[in-house]
Amino acid sequence: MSGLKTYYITTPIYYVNDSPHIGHAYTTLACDVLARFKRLDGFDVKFLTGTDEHGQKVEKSAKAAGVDPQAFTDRVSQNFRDLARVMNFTNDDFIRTTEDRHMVACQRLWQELEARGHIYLDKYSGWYSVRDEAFYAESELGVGRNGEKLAPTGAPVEWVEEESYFFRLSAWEQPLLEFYERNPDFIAPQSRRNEVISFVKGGLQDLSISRTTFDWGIPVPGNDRHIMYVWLDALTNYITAVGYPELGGDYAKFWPADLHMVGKDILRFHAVYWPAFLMAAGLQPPKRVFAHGWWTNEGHKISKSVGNVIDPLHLVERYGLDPVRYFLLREVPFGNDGDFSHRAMVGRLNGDLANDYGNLAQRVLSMIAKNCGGAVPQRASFSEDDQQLLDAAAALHPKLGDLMDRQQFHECLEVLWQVVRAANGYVDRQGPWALKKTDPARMQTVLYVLAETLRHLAILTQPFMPEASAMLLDQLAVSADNRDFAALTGGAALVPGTPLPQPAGVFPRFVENEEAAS
RNA sequence: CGCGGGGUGGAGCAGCCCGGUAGCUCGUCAGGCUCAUAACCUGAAGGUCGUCGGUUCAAAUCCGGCCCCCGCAACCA
Repeated sequence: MSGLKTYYITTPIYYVNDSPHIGHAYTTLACDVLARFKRLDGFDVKFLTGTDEHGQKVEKSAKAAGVDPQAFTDRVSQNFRDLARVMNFTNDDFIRTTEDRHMVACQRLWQELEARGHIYLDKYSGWYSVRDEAFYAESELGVGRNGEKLAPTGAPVEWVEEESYFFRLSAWEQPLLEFYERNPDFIAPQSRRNEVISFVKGGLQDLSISRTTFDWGIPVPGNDRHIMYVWLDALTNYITAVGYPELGGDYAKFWPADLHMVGKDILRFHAVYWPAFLMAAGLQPPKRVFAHGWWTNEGHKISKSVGNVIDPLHLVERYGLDPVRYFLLREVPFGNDGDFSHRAMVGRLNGDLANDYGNLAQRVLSMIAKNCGGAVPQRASFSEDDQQLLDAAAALHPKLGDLMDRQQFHECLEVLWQVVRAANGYVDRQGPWALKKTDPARMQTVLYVLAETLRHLAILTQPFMPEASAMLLDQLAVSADNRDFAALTGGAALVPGTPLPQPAGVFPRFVENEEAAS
């Protein structure tokens, strides 16, 4: 359908040399929630994730594993697809940088940059760390035990002199600053934006964008002794996936991307290099880049060498998928760093999900099952108290839409829970168990108001907790075509007398002993 | 003096731009309810808002000094 609102959102492509960890799951989860929200809100959504498969480290790992790089990446790329399946991510595409479509896009972008005079050939020399895949300035280096030079990361470095193509990044300092100025929402959160601007103001040097010391990459057009710099290769994935170099079709429909979601560590590539590459090639920069924070594990910095990396698959196994999805986006203001702890996780699961939301559903649905003949209750006219709760539920959608556009997931959940708490308070005030004896018709109306409030909550929690929300909607006998946000305002309210299935708990409490015993 | 963010009841945060009863979630304590997943609801205790000084009738809020924590300074969600 033409004229439909579109929404294009991307995760970074993940470096296949890593195993999926909580950071990957977190980034993609945030995108998944946004993608689901936008779909329910009537947008035509493209949600992209994938894997970054080139580079010297991959080449070395493959060699160590005794397989060729393509076979190696075929294998490890699958880990990220598995993660997406387990986490219930709804990406519409999964791009791999070793695909033909991507090579075509990268080479074409290169040619475009070259034709427009933004690329030149020169020599690069400096201290290079293979492990870090980075050059370091002399001043950055430390000295190791045997007097050898070491990168700030502790990695060994070697003096390298190689022919290299350069991108005239220095020419983009002013255009970038003007771009940031004209698009104040381009980089979020604000503090990150300030960092980027101050970095660019500090001056930009031309960027080495090719390598000759290894082969596992995309050949530079017209000079296949060179392969492209991994970041030029990687960033291009965002336009490959919408069909570049073809400028019609999906490209016309989805580009520029609405949002690149990234970790704070790779903000610079997305907020400086990427828009510079695109502007140089005569293409539009993306609309927004959001840099989220990092997780610690029980208060400690996560690192592979310490061995406290969090495997999202284990979390899901231990706490359940939807509780993990909920926790990651509720516990920490999105953009800030946060801490993952068992205690906090269980607190959210039992407090917010089981006690507040799950128990609200359970008490309402079981009263309906027992006292309303297992059907949606009859409703009479609404009191002021009834109307207030219904109004609060109806006000959620516009509020959430605004918060979602600013990626304020934790606020979204807080706002939803305000209604959950209001509904629990309403139950106590109205006391339907007492009305059962004194005024059964009024009891029905009260339970109807609650069921209708639950319907709103369940529809709106779908992006965050798709499975649990679906269970709730099933229990309210909401049909599949009445679960998008249009059903919140239209004539899709629950119809009294509609038969309901037997209720069942949606969020079981997490019991410590049970786990220890099993 | 490289740039930036922050220090608010036991924990985590909001409020600060646009001075005027210090708010929320968790935890603690007391009460209520008994429909519900030992859940829910109500109330209370607990803070000289990092520190010193200034402006003002009035400062968490504006200004200045100092102390401490964290990010950025071309590797990593």
